[in-house]
Amino acid sequence: MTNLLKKLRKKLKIKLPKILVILGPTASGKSELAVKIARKFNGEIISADSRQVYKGLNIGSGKVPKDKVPSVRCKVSGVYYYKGIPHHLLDVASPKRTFTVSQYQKLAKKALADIIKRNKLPIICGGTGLYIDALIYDYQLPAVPPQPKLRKQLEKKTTEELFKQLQKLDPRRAENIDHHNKRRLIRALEIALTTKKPIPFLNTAARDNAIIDDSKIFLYYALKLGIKKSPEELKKLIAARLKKRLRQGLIGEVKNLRNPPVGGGLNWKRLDDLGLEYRYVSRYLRGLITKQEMVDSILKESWQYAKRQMTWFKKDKNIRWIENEKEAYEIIKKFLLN
RNA sequence: GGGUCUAUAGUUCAAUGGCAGAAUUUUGGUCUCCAAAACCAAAGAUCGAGGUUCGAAUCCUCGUGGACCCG
Repeated sequence: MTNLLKKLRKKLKIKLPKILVILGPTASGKSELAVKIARKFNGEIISADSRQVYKGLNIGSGKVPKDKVPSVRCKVSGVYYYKGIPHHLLDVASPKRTFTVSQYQKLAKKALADIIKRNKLPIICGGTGLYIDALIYDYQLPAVPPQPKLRKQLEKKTTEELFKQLQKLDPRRAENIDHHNKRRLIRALEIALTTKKPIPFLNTAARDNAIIDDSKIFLYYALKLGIKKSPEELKKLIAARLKKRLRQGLIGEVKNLRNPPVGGGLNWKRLDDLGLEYRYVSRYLRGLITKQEMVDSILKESWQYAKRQMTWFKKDKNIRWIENEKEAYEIIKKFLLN
């Protein structure tokens, strides 16, 4: 959004839609806080979680449970309800296939526009920083589905070869990419080979709170709230949560993903790729590690994951870090009044 | 009690008597689509005391800890 647009907006006194973002490291209590806020401020939730998009990944991904009786209050068809609050972007993909940010963005944009149209408060809630940013900063992502055959071919080449090929096809992408990172090089080439043109420029308008959907531009105000936890607290929360998940039947869930009552299940490699709980429970089920090793690995890797999340969030200076619910409510009230 | 083997980074393992190195952990970081993934960087060690040697993680002696065998 340019200065001109900003001035125009002030002159016309247009009321812009407001968007709330709840983020934080894993196990910090995002989902429960988001639901409380949604009930208090008439909101709907858009999940921003790269694992909760998959059907069947419930206990291990920390998905909120689905209401048994659908809410009468709100009626949005085909949407997941928890405590009467619509949750968008849960259970939107099969775990058999890789889901990408591009797909996430497309679906989430639609949900966001819908919620605004219904005059409700959109609450984006999740720990996948890339998904949040792709949505609210309107990353320009051409829709290129994963192509396993192409990937297998590219896998045989060295990172150096891949990098040189990318330099030829899309010099601009090659400039920024980490040329040791094979996985990213392969994905970049997959996109370049499919679209046959360089990646689009960043939509600079998006940095100023504008999203272009169906060639229509809409402006918004966003408030980002981060849940602050000390390392000690977070470690305790992660451990308590794993205990709870095991009690809830985490191991059974993974068994079921591998061997569902009907149809084919996921292969071991796919379960490994899903990470954390899914990776180590499946390794335990294969007899590669003991139960104790499984628990230790999940705790260790969850902590490492939480730190990676914080590394991402630290860059964003617009996040307001909160220590409790009350603080959150007060900030939100002010934000909604202005 | 006698004998054999063994001791290197938090952990698992390398290093002809000649610059102690890797994996992992830990800490920090990267990021426009596999992101719970992938990648980068930094920090971190020769069990102790003597001896042989120009030079010892490496050879010798003693001590200490551990593993195993015999009684």
